Amino acid sequence: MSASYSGNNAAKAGKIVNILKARFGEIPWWPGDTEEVMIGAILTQQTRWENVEQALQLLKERNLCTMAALNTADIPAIEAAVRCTGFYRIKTRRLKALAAFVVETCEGTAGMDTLPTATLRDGLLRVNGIGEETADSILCYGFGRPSFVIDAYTEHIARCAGITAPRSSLKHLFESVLEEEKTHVYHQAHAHIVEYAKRWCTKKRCNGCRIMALNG
DNA sequence: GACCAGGTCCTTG
DNA sequence: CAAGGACATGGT
Repeated sequence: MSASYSGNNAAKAGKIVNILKARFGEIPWWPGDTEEVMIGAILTQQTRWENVEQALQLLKERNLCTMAALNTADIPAIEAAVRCTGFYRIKTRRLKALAAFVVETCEGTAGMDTLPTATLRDGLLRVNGIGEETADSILCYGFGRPSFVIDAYTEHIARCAGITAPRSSLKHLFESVLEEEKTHVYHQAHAHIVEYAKRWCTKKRCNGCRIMALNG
């Protein structure tokens, strides 16, 4: 059986995707409109999602859950709402930077919608505080673009599966095995990986390599 | 009390 | 370029 998953990296990536899809089926993942996803993408950096939900709720209650509002809001008001997500000072600065980019540079999310994915991605990456994972999360879940999200879990699972490619090429690798332009497939594939890794791969004990032994 | 959470930036060697 | 530190609250 080992021969069945000793092939090249793309074959292994494809197997991960198919096995986890068979195991989890359809699972809900990252709800919210475009602007809420953008905000959540920054707040979830190095933080549990449950804490992000609390902050999003506070932001909504205080009418701060839009780019326009964040762009003009007082720093302390934003900090108070996002404190429960940790790193609240730097995250407030990042939210401000993103809001300025959206409102001033793009003239709102409607303007961003018209940009090609590559252009939009480059723009997001230029915002201080937005790296590859945050940018791809925004593109994939906020704008419905097929831009696969590579996070620490994905890299970990890839290693467990024997994929030898460096992290920098994992995005391209997974995109090569996913149906083109099918955003929903991208959404679910990432969700499945996170769901599996969160449950079975901790620092203390890891069963990641067992993925490849499951039926897919 | 120690350790970790769906990263990113900045500084050093 | 790789490695190390800073950022900070909340849950186990």
